[in-house]
Amino acid sequence: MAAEEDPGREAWMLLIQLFRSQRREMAAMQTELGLNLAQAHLLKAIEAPQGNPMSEIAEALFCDASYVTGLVDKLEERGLVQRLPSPDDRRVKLVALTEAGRTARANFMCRLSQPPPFIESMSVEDKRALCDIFAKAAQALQDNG
Amino acid sequence: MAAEEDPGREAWMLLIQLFRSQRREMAAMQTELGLNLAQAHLLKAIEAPQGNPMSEIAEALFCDASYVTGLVDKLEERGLVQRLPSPDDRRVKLVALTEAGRTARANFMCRLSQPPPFIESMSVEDKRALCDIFAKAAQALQDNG
DNA sequence: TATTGTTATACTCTATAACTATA
DNA sequence: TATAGTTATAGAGTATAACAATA
Repeated sequence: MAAEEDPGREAWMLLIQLFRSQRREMAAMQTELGLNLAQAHLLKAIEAPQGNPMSEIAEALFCDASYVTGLVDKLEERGLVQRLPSPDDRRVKLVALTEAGRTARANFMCRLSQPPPFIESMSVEDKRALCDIFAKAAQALQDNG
Repeated sequence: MAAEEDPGREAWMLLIQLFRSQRREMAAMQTELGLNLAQAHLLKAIEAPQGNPMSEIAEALFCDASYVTGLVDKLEERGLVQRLPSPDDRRVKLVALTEAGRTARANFMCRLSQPPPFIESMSVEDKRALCDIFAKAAQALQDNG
């Protein structure tokens, strides 16, 4: 089936293209924040006040645990997170936000969520529709693992 | 303004997350095809039968011309494209599909456009809505440069 | 023996700067 | 002098494999 006949295929192809068109702006923003997307996502993924295990974070980030080590190293150097021992299992390390991290996170998220022109210029109805559809999809993703 | 109050911001954050969730599958697909996203996009960007200039392709791919050199090198080695001299300007090289390239492109596009589960599992109404909204956005992108 | 996190390492994607040929 | 494409190179993002500590 050709992409033009299947709305799922066509939507996916368009999405890839739209996303790709933002590569440079995304890179510039990451430089500006001194934070790459993975690190931003990591900050967002820390939900428990006492911190989350590295392995849990790797899963939330859809990446390998070995990569998380490096990400946490850099965030720890900047004083945004800290590694804490888990009371339950001495192998596990919990990654928790510091006070500075909590403050910084809000600012990062504000900058990061600034939508690119291809979204910004949509009608508010389209933005809402997009938002609803994506929210459902993200929920399904979380439910199905 | 927080992301939860602005559908544009929220849609963008969800989109980043959904896209990110497909990183591994996308990588696997690229390995399977022996083609990265940039190369696939390049193949798609060749529209004129006599080929398109490298600089034009770089623009279509949102990347630097120096990177296009390498992409074309690899595609040429595989016999999918060829560099042709431009009749107008001896500095310019036109990148054209070979016969094999034309055949291969259709197959690549078929595989590439296979939507990920987060799209596949949507209702057909949502897929159509997504498709319409993205098509408008892509059109605007093309119009505004 | 299995699992958590780390280290060492290597590979891919991509840009920047310097260069060649042509305009 | 300016432009199209190439080369050399460097940096970022990420995975794999081997390892140490703990379970």
